[in-house]
Order: sequence, then structure tokens, then C-alpha cells
Amino acid sequence: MPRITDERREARREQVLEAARACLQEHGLEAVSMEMIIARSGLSTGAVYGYFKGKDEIISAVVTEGTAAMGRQLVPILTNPEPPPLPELIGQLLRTIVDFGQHKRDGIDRLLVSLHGWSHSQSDPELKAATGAAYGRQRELLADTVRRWQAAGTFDPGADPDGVAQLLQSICLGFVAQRALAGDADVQAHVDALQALTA
Amino acid sequence: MPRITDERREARREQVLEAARACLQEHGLEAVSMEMIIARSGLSTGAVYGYFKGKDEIISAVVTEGTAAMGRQLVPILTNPEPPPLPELIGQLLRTIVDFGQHKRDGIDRLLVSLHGWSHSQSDPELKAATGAAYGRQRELLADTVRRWQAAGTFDPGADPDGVAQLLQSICLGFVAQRALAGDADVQAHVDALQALTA
DNA sequence: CTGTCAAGAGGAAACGTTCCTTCTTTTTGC
DNA sequence: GCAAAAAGAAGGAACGTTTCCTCTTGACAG
Repeated sequence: MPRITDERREARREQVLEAARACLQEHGLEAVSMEMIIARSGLSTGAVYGYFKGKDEIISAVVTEGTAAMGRQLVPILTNPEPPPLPELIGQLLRTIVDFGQHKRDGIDRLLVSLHGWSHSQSDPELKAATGAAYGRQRELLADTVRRWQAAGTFDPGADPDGVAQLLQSICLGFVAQRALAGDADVQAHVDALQALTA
Repeated sequence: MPRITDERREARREQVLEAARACLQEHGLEAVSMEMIIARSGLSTGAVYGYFKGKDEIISAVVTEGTAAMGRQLVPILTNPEPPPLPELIGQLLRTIVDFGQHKRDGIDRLLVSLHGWSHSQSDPELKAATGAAYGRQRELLADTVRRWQAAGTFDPGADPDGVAQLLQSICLGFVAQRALAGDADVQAHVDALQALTA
């Protein structure tokens, strides 16, 4: 059975997703078209449809792949058995988030693509469940970190870990949103502000 | 010259925008169509095109109108000459934000529509500039509030007001995002967490 | 006070375009 | 050499917009 190698197959898939990300950022969720994605990918119509069943599957794959990749970057920070103080932890998270956004070459900022993903997830139940679960897991890891602080005696033992986790996640998500909407959200400004708050 | 009154004209416009919001929330940015908006509005094709030049203008109007309305709700809190302590201020802001989302009848949550607006703004330069300016103004008001705290001696005078404002805005925006993505972000949890932090 | 008229508002169908998908042919990798 | 994969064109549906027609409405003349 002559088939192409799994590596090549995965590379082609990524090639399509990369093109979809670029088109998504450049033209937005409502204006993106198969023609654009196909042209940008350098493949032909038939080839693309050999890897994905259709447009929806491509967009959904971009979103799930994106949240998964971001999660993979954050997990090491969130599972640190001896987490740094809160401002520094936020600093580590936000720096990782910024790096993730600008990790790829071209002009693609995956954080801006994430915003489209948030929007798209709202109307696709399956995708909404998946992203909801992903962000729920991140919040649990944040709550675990808070418990580690409490166990080490560096955080108010009376505080609700999940509540603090919600706040921390709001800061991270809001940082992404503010970066996309205002364009100039700064990591150090957030860290310094938290430092001033906790002092 | 038989014309309809300005009131009626404004009401019709709002009727279209309301329909657009409903369709936007129900079907998402990429699947919304003129046919859907027209059907939901109860008007006819010709009527809708009498009030808006086209689809883009409707969507843009939904977004700008939404951010403007939200801003109008928040301004009184942000211009309070004697602002409450930080956790309570965030409580006031987040409660107002939640109220704004569920202010309208039907199943429309304007916060979820906001998320589509964030996405849409990314690809429409004019809209991006407008929303960027709007959120920039809000951040300035937040910075002014921080300065008022500092003048009253209830906040670290060495802290950078704009940096703190960035953090506060991240919390507000992130709260909206978390509510849309996870569904269960809680106002009191955020307030309590900030209380625990500042203690 | 009332009937007529004109212009704007509302309604519906049709048009041209775009877009997603499929199908057949050709090429390529094993 | 063969089967799977890629290419490219074609088909069919959907969408946004326009256009044309009817109806309502408010003013003005009689």
C-alpha cells in the first residue's frame, strides 16, 4: 500500500493550518474563505480536502490546536512544586503567553488568532465544550498552585483557592484581550502593579 | 413630504441591531447572514437596507454601539471622586458588566456578543481604531482612579497609575472572556480574591 | 374639513457573484 | 507498476445587494 510517510502527512496538515492561521488573522473569521486558505497553503483544492473534511474542520483544528499548544507551554509553570510569589508567577505566565504569540515567523500572532477562536467557540457546541474543559483544567492547576502557596505559608490560608484561580485566569485572559484590543499591554506593568498590590 | 418620526426611525434601527445581536450570538460571526438578520428583525429586505448600507455596517454598528453602551454604564463608577477600595471597585465594575450582559430580554447576552466584536475588530481597521480608543479612554479613567487613591493615601504612592490601570482592565476584560469560555466566572470570587491579596 | 397628490418607506423577487464541495484526470511516492 | 495522493476545473448552492413595485403618510389646495 504505497502511502506517503506519516511525517510528510503531518507536515502537510500543519501547512494547511498555518495558512488558515495567516488568513484568519489577516481577513478575520467572517471573511476567510477556502480559496484563500488553499492559495496561501500552496496546495491544491483536492489536496486540502484530502486532509480536512471541510472549512469547519480546518477552523476548529486551528482553535483546538492553538489552545492545546498554549496549554502545553503553560503547564510547566503551573505544576512547579515550589511556585514563586504571585507577581512573579504572573510574570512567568504572561511572558510565556507573549512568547507563544510571536513564536512563529511571518506576521502571525497566535494570540490574535486566539481571539477569533474565542469567538468561534461560542457558536460551535463541540468546540465550546473542548475549550471550556481546557480552560477549566488550567484553572484547576492555578488553584493547586494557590494551595501550594498556602501550604508553604506564603498566602492567606483563609482564601478560596478556586476564587484566586479565577482572578489569576482573568488576568491572563484579559492580558491577551487587552493586547489585541489596545495593542500595548505590558507584562512588567502587570507584575509591578501586582507587586504594589501585595505589598 | 411624508416621513416617519425620528423616534420611529431610531426604534427601527435598534430593531435591526437587536436582531443582528441575536443572530450573532446564535450562529456566530462567520455564519450570520443578511437573510437571518432580516427574518429575525421582522422587517423586509428593502427596509433594512434603508437603514444600513450593508452587512458590514450592521455588524460594525453592533460592535461600536455595544462598547459605547458598556462604557456609558462604567463611567459613573470610574469618575467617582472618592473611589472605594480596590476590591470593592472591581466588584462594582464586574457587577455592572454582568448586569449589562443580561440587561436585555430574550436569551441575548451582550457580553458574548462583545467577544464576537473583539474578533471582528481585529480585521476592520476603522473598527479596531475605534474600540482601541474606547478601551484606551477607560484605562485612563482607571489610572485617574488610582491617582485619587494615591492622593487619599490609600494606595502605594510609588506605583505607576497606568500600570495598575492595565492590571485592572485585564481583570475586567478577562472576566468577560472567562465568563464566555468557562461560563462560571464569579464576581464575589474575584472580589474576595483581591481582598485576600491586598490584606 | 376633506380629498388629492407626491414622496418616502416597506416588501418581495431576481440578479450577479462568491464560495464550498465534488469529481475526474494526472502525477507521485513506495 | 500500482495504488494513493495531488491537481484543477466544474457544478450547485448560498449570499449580499439591487431593483422595482406597492402602500402608507403627511401636506396642501379647494
